[in-house]
Amino acid sequence: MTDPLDSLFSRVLSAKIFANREMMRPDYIPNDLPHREDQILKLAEILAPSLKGSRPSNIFIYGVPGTGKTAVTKYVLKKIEDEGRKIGINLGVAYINCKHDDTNYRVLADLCESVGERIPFTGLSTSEVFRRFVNLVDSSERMIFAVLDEVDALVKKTGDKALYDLTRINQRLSRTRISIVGITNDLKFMEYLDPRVRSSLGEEELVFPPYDASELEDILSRRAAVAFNRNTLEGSVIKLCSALAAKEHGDARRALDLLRISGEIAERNGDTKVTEEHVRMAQREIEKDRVVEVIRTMPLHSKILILSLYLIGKGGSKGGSTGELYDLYCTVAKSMGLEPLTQRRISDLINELDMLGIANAKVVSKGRYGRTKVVSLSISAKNLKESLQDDPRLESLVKK
DNA sequence: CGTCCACAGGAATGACGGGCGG
DNA sequence: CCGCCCGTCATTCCTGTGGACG
Repeated sequence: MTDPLDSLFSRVLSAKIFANREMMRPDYIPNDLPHREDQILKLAEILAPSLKGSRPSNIFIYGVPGTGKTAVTKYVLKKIEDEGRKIGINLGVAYINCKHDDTNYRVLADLCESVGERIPFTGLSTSEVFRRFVNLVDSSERMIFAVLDEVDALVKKTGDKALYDLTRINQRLSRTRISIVGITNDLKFMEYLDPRVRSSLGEEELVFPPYDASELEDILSRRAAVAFNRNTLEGSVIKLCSALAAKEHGDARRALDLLRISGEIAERNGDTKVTEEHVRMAQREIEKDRVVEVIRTMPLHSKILILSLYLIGKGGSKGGSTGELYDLYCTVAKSMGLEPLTQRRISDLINELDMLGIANAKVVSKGRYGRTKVVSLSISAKNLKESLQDDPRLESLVKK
């Protein structure tokens, strides 16, 4: 009768925090995007010629994460697609997330898929896929928008060849027109590009400024008004979420996540109102999930490296140089009966950890005592242990 | 002001497994 | 089933360099 699960279920069932949880999810595209009216209008203006059958300019969209770039693009393209259908124009939209598909090959494969052709996800040469795509697309008359989200990831990894090919693709097509919409978080991204690509890709540019705290607050309260039940949010909760997210470069996605998870925590606890305390718990939870998830999926040697990093930090405090770290890593690896990786490889792994925000690496020159990288852990020991503990190969080491 | 440490990080190359066409 | 090409991980070899010391 007093089964803890029963009481959990009944608490969850009777919880009345959310009216519509779906609307708080990060991939939900709302019908109104407050404070982005200018961008919507501008984007629509640029893309609208497609409705008259001519090719719109390629366009480049900048803005830090969570400024509504993806949402606005999807929203506008959907409207255009609808309109095109109404007046009988064949419009297609290929949305590609280059962070997820970060090789030339996968981008092309995705493009093919978006026009209805399955491509084996490996096995063919890249140029063969390109050739197939051209033939396929040109088989009927249409207009295609290729949306390359987070395109900086693609270019940093594989160079701008794919982009170059894409910008030239119209010359090889006789019936179909392709227009490229590039989206990036990296404001300096254009500098990496070949000038030819730069000029054809950046025919038009659109900048998404970050939201400020009051705009975030407005977005959150509008969304909360439909997603949450009445009187379930304590007065200052939305303000706090917006303030926290505004600190994170005005990231609206972050703000929405924070609010949603706060609601979920409140619901789990059987509380009837979301309080500031819930928000703070949510913030810790987000951080923890991120770290634990990232570390768990890492290869073994990276985990050993993290462990070594932790051990170094425990002794000194402010981290260690590459040399010290590498020595320690070798010791740990050998004690596990593993052949250590080369210093060169470890150097790459350190950079990877730095990028993921798990470690801080800074190049420091110590004069004639050499130049090195000082590396330190930037996550809490508690989260780290939790992440490493479920690896059976490391379990016993972590305990110490 | 030149030297020289202790690495950073680029280039080339190889091992390996997946998945295709034939 | 084979040979081929791919992406990924790793090694080897290498050149480059900021700045305290002398």
